[in-house]
Amino acid sequence: MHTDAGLKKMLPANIEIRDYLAGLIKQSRLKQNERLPSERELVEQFKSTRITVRDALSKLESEGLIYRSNRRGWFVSPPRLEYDPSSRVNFYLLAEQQQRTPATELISQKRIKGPQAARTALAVAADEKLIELVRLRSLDGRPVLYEFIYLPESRFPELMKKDLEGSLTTLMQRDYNVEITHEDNRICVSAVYDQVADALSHINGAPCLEIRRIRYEGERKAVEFDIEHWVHSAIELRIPSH
Amino acid sequence: MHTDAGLKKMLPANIEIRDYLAGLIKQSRLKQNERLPSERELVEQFKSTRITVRDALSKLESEGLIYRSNRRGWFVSPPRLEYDPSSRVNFYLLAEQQQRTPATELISQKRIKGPQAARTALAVAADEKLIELVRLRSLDGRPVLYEFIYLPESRFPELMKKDLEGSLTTLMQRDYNVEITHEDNRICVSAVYDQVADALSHINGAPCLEIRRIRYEGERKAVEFDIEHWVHSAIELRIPSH
DNA sequence: TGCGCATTCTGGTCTAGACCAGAATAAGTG
DNA sequence: CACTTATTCTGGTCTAGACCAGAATGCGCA
Repeated sequence: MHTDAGLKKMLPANIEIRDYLAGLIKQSRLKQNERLPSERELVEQFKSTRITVRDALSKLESEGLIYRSNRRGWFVSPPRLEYDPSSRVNFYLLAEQQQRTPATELISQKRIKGPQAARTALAVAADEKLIELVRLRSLDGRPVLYEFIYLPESRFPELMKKDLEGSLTTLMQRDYNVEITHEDNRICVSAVYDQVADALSHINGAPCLEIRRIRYEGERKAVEFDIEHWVHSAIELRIPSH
Repeated sequence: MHTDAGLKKMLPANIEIRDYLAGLIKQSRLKQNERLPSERELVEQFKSTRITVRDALSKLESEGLIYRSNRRGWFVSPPRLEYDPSSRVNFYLLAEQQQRTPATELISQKRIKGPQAARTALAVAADEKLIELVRLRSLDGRPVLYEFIYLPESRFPELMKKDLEGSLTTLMQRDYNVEITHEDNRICVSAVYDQVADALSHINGAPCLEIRRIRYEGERKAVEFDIEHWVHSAIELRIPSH
């Protein structure tokens, strides 16, 4: 970067690049889901280096203004999906209420022992197996959520034969007569790795919003344990309280 | 990094370094709030470069396993504070319930017009001023929360003469007879800049957990608007629902 | 002993390249 | 035209340094 001879407070180059791109986005000179100039073009434009350019981009990513698609480029984030985890509105309805096109892909379904966290949450017997569902959910073609769902097999016989790409809540209610009475959500910022990162088109170690949830029918009977990994720029949680 | 001659799947160097440090932390070979080896020591140890080492460190930071203290080093994160924004438990009590030592510093207090978001949320008249409080809150000496609080001046006369480092909820209740009936929380992952980043000992653009909150007395009367910037590794939200 | 100053150490920022793997596209082929 | 293949373009990872500013520390002096 050129020196400013002290006219203005000298900003680090990565901040100047960030501010420039943030400006383009705020003025809608770059529209939602539009690709940003490539890193090498930005290097050229700012007479800088890829390290510095990528620094700026990763700041914008942290803010949620842009997102990456692995080896394809950087894109302007559309508005966040507003999501109230305590409401019983399912993903499809939620997306459509906000004029978005939802999609779900069932990645895998297994009968397994499952992770200790799930077994503890569901308070299953030592020999009981869990059903694990892994699903990838998208908005307007962009993957935004990778989720692991654990269910006690005993409560949901024949589950694996059913359609598992739609609303689980509906299915549980209709076919198993489950009425969720309350749930416990834990929310934190975490990071994605390996198959989760790949599926979300992120790099290993990219930050995400993680939601762990236990759903109960009746006072103490846990029937579902979820771990959700959200592309953080895709979501804003809304928690009303009374 | 040495090559593995295909014996195991070859991991990128930054992931190997991450895994090594994550291992030390999980085995408690590095204890909470302990400083990690300096970046240059890690470069030495892994025969790598600072770029790669910092890549690994920033992944660990995203996960919340470590946090940084500006130009002092990287430290192992203590357990996250469990925080239920809908409960009326104040920061002091919350911290002490979890065996942590809380502290609050009042950064500034002003009568100002305030940002548009605050004015809209509080639905104040065009000529009315807001009181802005800026506070930094710490746990065990580590800054974890930088918050902006906006209050309509008309509802809280003489507020600026009071002690503003303690629980605002208590003060509002005691001195102004405010009874909060409900609130609206919005939670997203964002980034910190400038004075917020400085105060939290972070770099510009580091990710944070952002909570925006409107508090109401009575059905529609908003009396408080907050923006909280949490060091993300310091907090886990807990949202029970009924 | 206590204070101020110089030194050392830390992360923060940056340069100027390199090679790789996967995605997208253009070109060639049947 | 449809399909395959080669090329180009993208970000992902990495090397080997550099200089800077702020934090911590050690030392000398009062």
